[in-house]
Formats: sequence, C-alpha cells, structure tokens
Amino acid sequence: MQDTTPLTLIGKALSHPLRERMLRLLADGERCGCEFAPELGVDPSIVSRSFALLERAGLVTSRREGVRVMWSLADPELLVTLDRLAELTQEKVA
Amino acid sequence: MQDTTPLTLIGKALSHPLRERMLRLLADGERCGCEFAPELGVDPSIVSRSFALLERAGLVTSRREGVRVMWSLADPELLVTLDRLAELTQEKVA
DNA sequence: TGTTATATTGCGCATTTGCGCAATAATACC
DNA sequence: GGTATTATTGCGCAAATGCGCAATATAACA
Repeated sequence: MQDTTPLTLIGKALSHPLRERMLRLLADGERCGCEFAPELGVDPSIVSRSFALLERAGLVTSRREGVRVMWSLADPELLVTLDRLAELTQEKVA
Repeated sequence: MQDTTPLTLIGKALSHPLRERMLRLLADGERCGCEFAPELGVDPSIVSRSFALLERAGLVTSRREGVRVMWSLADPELLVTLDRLAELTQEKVA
C-alpha cells in the first residue's frame, strides 16, 4: 500500500485478534516480550513481528533491558479510548 | 479469520486509506453513496463493498431513499475519537 | 411493459498479510 | 573464546484482501 496515514496504520495494527490480545496483556503495565509467545501459543517470531507492527502504529513502546525487550502501552489512556470506540460502534448493532 | 472481535472488525475497516477517506467524507452529515465513486475515482462496486465493511464494523449506518442509499456516521463523536486515538499514538513518534 | 439511476454480487486475478521453521543477531555471563 | 537466553530476520507457502469488469438487483417512473 502506498498511501498510509496514522489512522490506517493503527487500523492495520488492530485488525488481528492476536495483536489486540497483546495490547490487552499490557493493560497492567510493562512486560517482557518473552512472556507472550508461550502465553499466546505462537512462535516468538510472530510475537516479534506483531510488536513491530504495533510499535510502528505508535500503540506500544519498548526498551531493552539486557537480553530482554520490555514492552508497554504508548499511553495509559489507550485501552480506554479503544474501548470507547468499540462502544460507539456497538450502540447501533446491539 | 475466525476469532473476530468488535475492535478487530473496526481495525480492518480502518486499515485501508480509501475507507478512512470515506469516513471523513461523512464528517458534515449524511450523503448519497452515489457521490463517492466519482469523488474517490474508484468503481462503484468498491464503494459498495467498502461501505459494507464499515457498516459491519458499526462505523456507519445507512437508509434507503428510493433508488439511493444514504450513508452517515454511526455516531457524531466517531471522528473525534479516532483523531484522539491518532493523537495518543503520535506523541511518542513525533 | 421498458428505461433510467443506483447499488450489490460473482468471478478471476493481483497484492498483501500471516505463518512457522531455520538462521542470525544481541546481550550477558563463564 | 564459548554457552545460554531472548529477539529479529529470511524464506517459502498458505490465507486473506483488494481490484474492476460484467451481471444482477432494486427502485422510480413513463
């Protein structure tokens, strides 16, 4: 794709259930990337690529701590805003 | 995809620049679907399928008016919330 | 009935995304 | 140097998405 806006990047990042789950696993704060593969039942390579997508969209940030990479939500308001968005769209559906 | 949540549906709907543009074209209120194909320079079939996606995600609603289908945002707060989301993610990027 | 305007759906094909194995990188420690 | 732990990247293949033409549907109206 050529014309990529901040919002479409966010959309792509959110458009896979695994990546939404990863976001929610960060709700309580920073976590080591190494926890995600076993917890989600996928290959570490998928976790790595998924975090890369989330990071490019600006949804998460990372810092190295020795051999580990620690991930956290880019903003504590994020999940609230996402859930608010889901609310707004479900009004008419429900 | 099997495991599809409200948020992943929204993500998919937002993940294409054409569909984001369509959403923004509804900022000022209801519009006839027939305006979008010429304005966006794509085939009407693409507009139809794109609206179907946006509607399934709960982002837009429609009503028939004779031969036309009139589209509007599911909620007037939607674009504000989406832009808020973009803000939250751009803080760290900028 | 037929004609016009708008919208949707079926189809084939191109592009993108997703997956996991294997290889490589990065860091710490001996 | 070597080993262990975690993370990333290269690759091939599978699945999903995007595209537009053509066909069909829907509604209004003469």
